[in-house]
Amino acid sequence: MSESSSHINSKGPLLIVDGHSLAFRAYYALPVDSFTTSEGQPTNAIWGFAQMLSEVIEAEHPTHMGVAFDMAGGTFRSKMLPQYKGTRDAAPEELISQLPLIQQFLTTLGVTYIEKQGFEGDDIIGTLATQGEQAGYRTLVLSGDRDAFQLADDNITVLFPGYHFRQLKRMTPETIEEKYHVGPQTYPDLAAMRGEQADNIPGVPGVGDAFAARWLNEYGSLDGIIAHADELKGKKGQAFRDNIDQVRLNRKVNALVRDLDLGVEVDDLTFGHIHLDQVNALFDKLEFGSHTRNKMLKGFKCVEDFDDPALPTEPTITQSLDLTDPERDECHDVQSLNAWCQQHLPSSEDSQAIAKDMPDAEPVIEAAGDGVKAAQEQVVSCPNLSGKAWYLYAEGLPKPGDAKLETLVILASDGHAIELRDNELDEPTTQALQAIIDQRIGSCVVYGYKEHMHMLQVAGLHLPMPLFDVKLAQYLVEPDFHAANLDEAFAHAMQVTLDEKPEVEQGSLDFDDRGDERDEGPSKDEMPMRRALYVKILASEVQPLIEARRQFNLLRIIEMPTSTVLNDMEQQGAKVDMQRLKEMGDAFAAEAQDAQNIAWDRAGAQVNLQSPKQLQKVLFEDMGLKPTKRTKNGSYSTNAAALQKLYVTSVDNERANDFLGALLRHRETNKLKQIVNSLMEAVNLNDGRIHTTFEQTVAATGRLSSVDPNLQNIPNKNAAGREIRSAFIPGEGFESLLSCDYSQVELRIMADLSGDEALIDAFKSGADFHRYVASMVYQIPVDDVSSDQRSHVKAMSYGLAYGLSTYGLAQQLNVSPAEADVLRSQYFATFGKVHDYLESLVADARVKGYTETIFGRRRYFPGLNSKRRVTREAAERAALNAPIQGSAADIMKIAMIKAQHALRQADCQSRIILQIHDELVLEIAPGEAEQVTQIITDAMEHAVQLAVPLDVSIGSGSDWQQAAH
DNA sequence: CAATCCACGTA
DNA sequence: CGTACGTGGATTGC
Repeated sequence: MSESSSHINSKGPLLIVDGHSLAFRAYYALPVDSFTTSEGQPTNAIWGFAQMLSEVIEAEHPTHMGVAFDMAGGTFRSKMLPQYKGTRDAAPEELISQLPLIQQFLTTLGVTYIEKQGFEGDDIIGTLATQGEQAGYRTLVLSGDRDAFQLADDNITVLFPGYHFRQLKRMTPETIEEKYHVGPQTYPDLAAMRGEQADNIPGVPGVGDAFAARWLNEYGSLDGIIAHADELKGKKGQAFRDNIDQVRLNRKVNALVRDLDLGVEVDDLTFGHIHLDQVNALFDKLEFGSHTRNKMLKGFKCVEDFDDPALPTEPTITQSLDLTDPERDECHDVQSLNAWCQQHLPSSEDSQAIAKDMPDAEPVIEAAGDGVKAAQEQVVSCPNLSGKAWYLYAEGLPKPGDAKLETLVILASDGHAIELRDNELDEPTTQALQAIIDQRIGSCVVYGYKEHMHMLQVAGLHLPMPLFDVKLAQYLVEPDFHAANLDEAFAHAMQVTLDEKPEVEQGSLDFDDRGDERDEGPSKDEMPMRRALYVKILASEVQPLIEARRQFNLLRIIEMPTSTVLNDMEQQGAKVDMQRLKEMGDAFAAEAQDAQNIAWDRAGAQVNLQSPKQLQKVLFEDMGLKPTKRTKNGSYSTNAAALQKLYVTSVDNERANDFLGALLRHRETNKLKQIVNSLMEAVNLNDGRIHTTFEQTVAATGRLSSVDPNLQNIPNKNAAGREIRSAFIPGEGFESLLSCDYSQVELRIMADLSGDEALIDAFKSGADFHRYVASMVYQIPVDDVSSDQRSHVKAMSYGLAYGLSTYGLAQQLNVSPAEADVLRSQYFATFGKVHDYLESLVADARVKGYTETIFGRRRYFPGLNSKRRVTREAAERAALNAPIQGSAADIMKIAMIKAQHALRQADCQSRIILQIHDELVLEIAPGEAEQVTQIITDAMEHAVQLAVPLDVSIGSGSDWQQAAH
């Protein structure tokens, strides 16, 4: 936040584009020869303009936008300065011919462009920026004309293309001051003396930026200098006195008009209504390929609601890439391997020096226990990886309990690489490799630390925590994007399709630049080495983004250590009682069979009870029942809620009633049968344990997920399902399971973040939380709270973090919407700050484009600007939920790291085996129950220090069900 | 055979 | 008309 007393605006950003100067810059940046249609129409300016605009929109998420253009014919400036060429009239025909096409492009995308006879685009920009400021917008001015610098202030930033056209510089009052040694208001004075080559305006001969700035700082302003003109010394002083009239004129000409009547309100400059058919027609005419089209529309897709959730919401830094294949070296014996590493990899000393500067998880996590702020203050810069790092890339099967290592690539930053196949990893080689890894882990970069631990482990290699995990880093930068593999991640970040040859364009290189092999593509044998290169390039793209967001501490202190915990959990797995599962599976199967028989009998046909389509026919056509709910596709829903309603209303129709009852029973037991079967299939035959995989880069909020099998959705709600948990038991050498879960974490986070005293008191009281809250909401003594009141308030509390509507609340509580509305207003009357906080979450997200957890985990919400109400409101609910769910996930990850560390310190054999979002399940070694309970309680309760205590409830038992409390 | 819908389990 | 996930079966479409 600036120290300036001026008001900082919050709306926007409003993006104002200098159409002419941008087209002009693009025209000269791109070779016109390579961008001309078969009919001879040049397109280089359009191409550069559109791409630049798309990138800026993607990066800045403007809510409003206007593009200003010059008009042909003179302006008030050309009347004052005869030699002044209105920028438009000075342009070559090949550029002029592209301007109408750029305007057409803007129109098809629903963007407003503005031109005014007798004025330049600059004046329109000055006016819009001024109006935007008054209307409370943060404003971005995208212009290649330095005259725009005078507009910069706390609310207005100028985006100025530097020497490399696509590299935009953010010109703020600070950066202008830094570069020119004068502020934005004084900048035109400086420019008047220096002159403007591009506009054909002569300045004072011999006087450049530096001298002009010196005089300005001495005399305050151009007027001041003119008043003391005779004091100016030397040749330059004389030159100034000789050219005072020219300078005065220059100053008049470079002043931007800021109060034109444009006939447009800034508030009206929304955009994003895309006429896709017109866009395509225009692009056809310009002969733009599909790759180019996607690129140019990408930014707009973030704004408009295209049905493509995979679209990135974040800018990607595109550097010029060196995609030459690595130099493949051969190392068939230990000696040459060691020699190679000595020659190409960073030295052990350098690696240790890097590691020494890295944040260490333990002390920071200790600090987190003393408050989140303390942990956040320990933000450490992410080192630039180029030149310092080396890359370890393994291919194989990372499945826990059944992993394989096939190929190992070591890639040096000098472009040399070696590749080792699994059959080359004999004992001495493995030992040598281990030494190489251990000595240089501080400069090692991987893609997927956890997966690499699994694969290396089967080869007898241990992988300590490397410098950087590109996979985790990319996830932090863009949590809504999920790549199935490295190739996809790479293609996404590079904005290319690997299967197709990318179009030749400035600043990017051909991926298959290898002469006659061009059409073949890389062979299968080449892929591991190629992918190692992808890791290197990806790292160089992602690292600056991590640094820019200051998320390196999140990566190093939370995500990467979490990987080590998860690795252990996955390797260990969870022991199940196979016999027990088999019995349950048979019982569920029998009951499902029984229910199906009854249903078939009543239906009079062998309907497939798992086919919604067939059920619809039986229920709503044959039996003539009245459908209640529709699915989103328009058909009638046959889900449990709908069936339940039909069931109670069909009491007088015995046949239908029986059918529905049997169907419901079949649904339930069949589901349980499926779950049990999938668990049995997942048991590893070597150790009788289930090794799930915890996905660390899938859930956009920061939670983990569990796959293959999913052990985070084992039934718990009703008794029959919960029974399945009794099949999870301690393995050999362990005596019990311990289940530890956070009570109401998300609500506690809301209490902390909102600072609501009433809610904080409720948690501090230590009483039955929901009962206590109900007594406050209904303003009655705690003992008078009825069970209905308690459950209603409880539902309300939990609904808060999901953006639950009163309608939804009413439906869940089976009360009228009016009653739900009363509950809501009473609740917010009691907890006003919670209400304000939740509102501010969404409002802030709309301005910033993203939400943030207490540890700086971000999630972006392009949908907040959607014109479609349903998507916009869905985005609002998600934006409301993300920082709350995400902060809870951060806290649990810290608790896991802390717990594992403490268990090791205490030399305990007990271990964490499962995480179910707010619950940890541990396998307890004989005699350790009491000690471990202490350790875990401490780790979870003191993961972070909030305004309210964190409460953990713990239970133990001889199986998971019994451990629950 | 892959993609999509529907349904349903968890926090 | 409640967020975040994963899985399985049926169906559809290539």
